[in-house]
Amino acid sequence: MPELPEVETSMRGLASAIQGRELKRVRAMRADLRFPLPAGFSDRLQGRTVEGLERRAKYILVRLTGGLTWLIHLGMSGRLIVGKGHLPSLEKHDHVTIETTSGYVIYQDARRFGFMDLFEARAELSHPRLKDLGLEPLTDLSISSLASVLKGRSSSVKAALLDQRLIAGLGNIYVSEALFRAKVRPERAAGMLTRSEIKRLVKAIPEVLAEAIKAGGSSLRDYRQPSGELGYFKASWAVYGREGQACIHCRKGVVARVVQSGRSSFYCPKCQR
DNA sequence: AGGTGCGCCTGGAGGC
DNA sequence: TGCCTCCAGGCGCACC
Repeated sequence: MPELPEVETSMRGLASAIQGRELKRVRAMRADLRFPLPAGFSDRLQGRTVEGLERRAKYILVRLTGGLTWLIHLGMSGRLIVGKGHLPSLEKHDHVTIETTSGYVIYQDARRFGFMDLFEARAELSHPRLKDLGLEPLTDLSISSLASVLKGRSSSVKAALLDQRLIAGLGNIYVSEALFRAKVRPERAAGMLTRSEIKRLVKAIPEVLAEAIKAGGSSLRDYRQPSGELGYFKASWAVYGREGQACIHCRKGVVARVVQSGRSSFYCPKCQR
């Protein structure tokens, strides 16, 4: 599911439920998600207080007392659900539950591509999931930083923007949307973009992400904000999922779909060159 | 260094 | 109603 805007929205919702609170009771309904949960998962979380929450790329980092960090990745269908009062009866794909003195959090994940880990502060820089992450799109993007990661790449700009080692947080939807705004075709070679195209991407990427965050993300199938509310940015998609429809910008082009490494890219052949 | 395809899972949509 | 195939927001890996 979730790309940067959905992860950011999920992180904020999670923060509203657990920031500054003690994790009174933690339960895992199964021993694994995509990967096994770390040894002693529930016991290590239980009794700790949440000092802060951060998002890095598509990861949520929950900072806990005692120097422990709880890392959450939502995979394709992972959802955080928060509520006040007592934990409700669980549904089929509810895998992890957290209770505080005032409410609860449920981690639900039908496809179970999500995963969680726990690590101590000294292990953060070498954490296998974090150490190779690239530019943070909302804070690290500049013409020079983007130009530098794209430089010399013969792969498509679509593949490059999806490559979390170069720029971390974009997924299939927002890459298509950002390329549309920047008027760049997804098949273009990443290293051959002009300076003005890079400049347009540097503007388009944070812009589309910020708008999506403001709308609470994009609900396609599984995604909801932790409050249960949908994410409304889907209504603002210009090209994603609109194959065959007239381009909303030029009104003449017909949105095309190409498959790159098995994944769909959508673009307007008239607007994007 | 690039690409492609597959597997990990489940469920929804659409065809018959 | 059911069965079948295809597709899906991610990501790691084997292989060319």
